[in-house]
Amino acid sequence: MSISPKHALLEEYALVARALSAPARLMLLEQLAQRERGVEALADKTGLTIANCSQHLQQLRRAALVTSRRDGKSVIYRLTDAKTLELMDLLRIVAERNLAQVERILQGLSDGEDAPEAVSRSDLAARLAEGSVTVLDVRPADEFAAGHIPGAINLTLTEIEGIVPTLDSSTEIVAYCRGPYCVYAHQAVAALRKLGLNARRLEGGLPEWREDGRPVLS
Amino acid sequence: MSISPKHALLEEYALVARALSAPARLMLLEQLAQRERGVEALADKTGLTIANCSQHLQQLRRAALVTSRRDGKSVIYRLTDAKTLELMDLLRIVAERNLAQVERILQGLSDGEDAPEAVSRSDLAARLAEGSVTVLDVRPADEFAAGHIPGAINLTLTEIEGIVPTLDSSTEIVAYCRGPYCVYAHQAVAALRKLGLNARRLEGGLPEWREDGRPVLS
DNA sequence: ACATCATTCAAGCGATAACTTGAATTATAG
DNA sequence: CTATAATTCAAGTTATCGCTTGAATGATGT
Repeated sequence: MSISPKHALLEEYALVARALSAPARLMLLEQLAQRERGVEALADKTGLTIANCSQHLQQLRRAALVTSRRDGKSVIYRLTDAKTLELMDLLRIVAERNLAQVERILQGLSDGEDAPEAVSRSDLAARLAEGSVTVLDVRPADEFAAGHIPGAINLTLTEIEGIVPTLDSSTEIVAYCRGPYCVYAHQAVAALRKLGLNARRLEGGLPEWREDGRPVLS
Repeated sequence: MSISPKHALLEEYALVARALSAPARLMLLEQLAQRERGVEALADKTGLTIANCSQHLQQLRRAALVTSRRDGKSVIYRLTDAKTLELMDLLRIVAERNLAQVERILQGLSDGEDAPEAVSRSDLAARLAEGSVTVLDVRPADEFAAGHIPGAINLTLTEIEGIVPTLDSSTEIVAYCRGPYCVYAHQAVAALRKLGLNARRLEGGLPEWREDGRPVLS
């Protein structure tokens, strides 16, 4: 028996929490929730230097939140399993349930106007089946190409204004992005509503949609 | 709109994770999962100095994992809601699913022998109803007095050997303690099995039992 | 076997966190 | 209103974390 088993156990639990306690690592996990990637691609996407990115990834691996394998010259990282995603989600839920600060930040995105309720994934699936909705994918083109909700239109935030006149203003728009950590969809909905369109946000993002076992086109 | 809403949001999520990233604060949360308490009682139970304890509690409050109220001269802290408990549980599940380290620590407790599966709460409830089980509460007497599973016997680890001869060796023993962070039940089961008794551990602890809406006697 | 290139290691710096000690608050109780 | 007692704040020390820079590793593929 070790000197203090109780303390050693707590230390292990704390290690997992500490791995989630840096914004840079949450960004990396958000990227990895989209799809597995190599170190350089992750560094690119997050704006971290390669060495720094590698160190963060090793901390995530030490906490067993991600795993790695070699593919040719690159080391590919990915989330260990769905539990990692669950943990990220619960972290977000607790933060949003509890912190007035978070609400103020999200409020700021929509310029003080209250954001409407998010659309649930089952609702969106039903309305997709009857064709009564336009789906907007507000992610970079490469992530869209790697997989998206069938029928979705891929637009960056800056392209939105240009496309608005071509949209049927009576059909509701549902926007989604990378997931709950991502603010693109929030911003898109705010922009569309300011232009007088009926827009709402999908609950979660593509990783959650995929995790539900719903169809993904690539 | 703030300078970088995305980064600000991630910072908030990271704050919650950081609050869970120190063993001392996990100890405090484990105590608070038992029942609400004042600063001095918590400092006593965890072995922290009062000032240090107060500072940790304020970090937990900043992350909105706990709330406080004044009662007479004392400030009483308690978990904000069940989500806090859920988050602690998921943290533990991920750590135990993933970290070989954790298994080795728990293995060490039972001196290399594989620990048997934990008993689920619904199983224990059913077997309590038919009286085919002895329930052991391995927590300090004051926590036992504040609430326990009906019919449970309260014993400290050191008292276990003395009581063994009085037990019916054909009836299975189920031991529980504060919860998944707590190793008392693990140690009790290991000790009992070494003495040749048929003992297993309850899944989770009293907080989880109570959260299930099952009867608690005090 | 060797050259290549992505990744990882190592050292250094500035910033932040944990813990201790001692003083300042703050709400109650007399 | 003042005294009291619990809690919180503040300052100082040590340790750890995040990031940068530059060198080392190690598997691949020629």
